[in-house]
Amino acid sequence: MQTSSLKEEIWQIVAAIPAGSVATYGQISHLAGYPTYARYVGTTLKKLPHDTRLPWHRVVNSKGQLSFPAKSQPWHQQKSRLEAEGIVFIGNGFSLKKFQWQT
DNA sequence: CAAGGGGCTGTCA
DNA sequence: TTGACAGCCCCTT
Repeated sequence: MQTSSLKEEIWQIVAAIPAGSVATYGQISHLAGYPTYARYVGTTLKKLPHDTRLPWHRVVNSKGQLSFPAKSQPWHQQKSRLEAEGIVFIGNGFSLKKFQWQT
């Protein structure tokens, strides 16, 4: 079935990420069928409303780290949420290979 | 109507 | 191994 917009596709994929796991922008964009939309994924999540229920904090870059500058407010927030789900951080990042969402 | 930016990625040296 | 550059598409001003 067809969605109203590409961003809705992204929302559904992000919402499908299980707790305790994380996914990369490229992975999400690839699952959506557009491997080159990785950048649009981040930009779209950025524009999400403050009351969104999407687990945007489970989305990280391909380096297994947060896209925000370390020590930044959103950086700590995302880190805290991931840790609450069982993600173990090491320095500025974590073991992406162990926590990355496996389909 | 037109131009620029954005929570990125992959390849080359 | 790490550092740097260009390209992808949609949304906002």
